Amino acid sequence: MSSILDQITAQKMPRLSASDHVAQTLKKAIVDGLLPAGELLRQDEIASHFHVSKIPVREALKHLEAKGLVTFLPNRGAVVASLSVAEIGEYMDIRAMLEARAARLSAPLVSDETLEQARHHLDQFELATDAGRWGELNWLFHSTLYAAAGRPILLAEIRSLYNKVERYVRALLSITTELPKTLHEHAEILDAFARRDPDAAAELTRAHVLDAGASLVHYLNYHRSKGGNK
Amino acid sequence: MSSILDQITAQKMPRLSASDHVAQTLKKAIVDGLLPAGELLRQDEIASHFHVSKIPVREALKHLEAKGLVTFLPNRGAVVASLSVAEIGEYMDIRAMLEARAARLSAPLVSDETLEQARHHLDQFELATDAGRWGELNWLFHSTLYAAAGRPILLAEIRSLYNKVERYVRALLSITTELPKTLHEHAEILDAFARRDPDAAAELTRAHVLDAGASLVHYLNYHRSKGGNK
DNA sequence: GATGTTTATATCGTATACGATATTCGGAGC
DNA sequence: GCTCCGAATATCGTATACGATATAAACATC
Repeated sequence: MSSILDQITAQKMPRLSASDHVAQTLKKAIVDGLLPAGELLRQDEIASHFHVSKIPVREALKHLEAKGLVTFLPNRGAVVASLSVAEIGEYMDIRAMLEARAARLSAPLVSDETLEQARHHLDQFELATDAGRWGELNWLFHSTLYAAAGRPILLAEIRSLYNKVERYVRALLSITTELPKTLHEHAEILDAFARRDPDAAAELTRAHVLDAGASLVHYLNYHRSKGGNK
Repeated sequence: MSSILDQITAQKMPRLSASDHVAQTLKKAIVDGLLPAGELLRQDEIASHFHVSKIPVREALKHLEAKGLVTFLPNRGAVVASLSVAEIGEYMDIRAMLEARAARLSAPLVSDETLEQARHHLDQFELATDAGRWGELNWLFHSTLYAAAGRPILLAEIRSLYNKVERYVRALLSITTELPKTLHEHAEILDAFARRDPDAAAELTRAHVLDAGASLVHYLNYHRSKGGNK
């Protein structure tokens, strides 16, 4: 007896488990940099914030631990994961490889609609003013271009790497004057995709990511001498 | 007042939490292929097996879910993750990239001691007869060679990829006659490292992994027509 | 006999409760 | 005043308990 009511109430109600809801929200807060690295994540506090018990909170934290966003200190609880400069450099190096691969596979296959969509994300990117929006649009731009490769696992791995370094990238973007260079590189990448040129798309993408990584490492090496950030 | 007793009782007693112990053990069972893909992991059953409650079991499962070894079905519990042939192919493709990179960085830096150690693992590999030992020695051989790169994150990412596809690789090795080819490729790789040749080490390693991936995809495409393994 | 519906059972997902460990604070000794 | 030690407190990690959901079984209906 499926009535209209059923259709309304049942429209996509997967009823996310409490554990998954907490995990998603915490993940976003960490990736966005709202929770600083090293911050102690007190379970009771988080639990009462979400109006749940500690059990789903701990499950969420264990999930994020495996994803590399949280670190458990034995009998002392969980903290937001800290990355050393060397580790950030390694992640950016891997990102460069994977994104170059995705670009190479995708470039010959992109549709005109996809290009238009990517161009739209770029326009929005130029108009944006805060780091959070930049990060979001940056991901939309690149992932839109990679989609045509038809490689969901590769895309997921790239996204996982993004999640780990995103908060550091954002800190860099909002402080330094990396924007003009970024905009120029984005335009070049889009152009290579428009020409359906795999070599150019791959190499420009690789250089783009490696460049960001080098800037990041340089900046952090200079600014971390004082702060005890690992 | 550190006495001899302290040294004995305290020698590396980090007192692994119940959750971590369960996670480690389950992870090994899944990677080794002891638990078939799709197998339902009943929480009460696992809990009583480890003489703990469901709480640490669920935390362990959430951890393994984030690592890609377990999949949660809403309100139906956890199952051992299944990979489609396409997904396995993608993982092998990424492995090839990352391992080639590790080989390139490491080859010019390996010590004679490292080479001797790798050669020893190869000898043991030839003597081994079961898939479990092969997998172990295969990892030891390659990871030994990669260590000189000084890239712990890259190595960890490679290991993570190993964990996801290892059970499928083992199934292949124990059934087909891939051994001779594998042994030959291993010898060539070791030789390239002995010459400290980055290009050869990288390319041979890439081909070695891509080859294994292609064999795996070919074999599974043929043999999965019948079995409903996703 | 096949199909749909109700009841029983098993398993999941989470709240509560509690011992174990770490941290903080106050006082004793020097 | 500083260091060391012990009690009080806070937080973690896990066992127990229980409502919610899905699966299986029994039954009714056609």
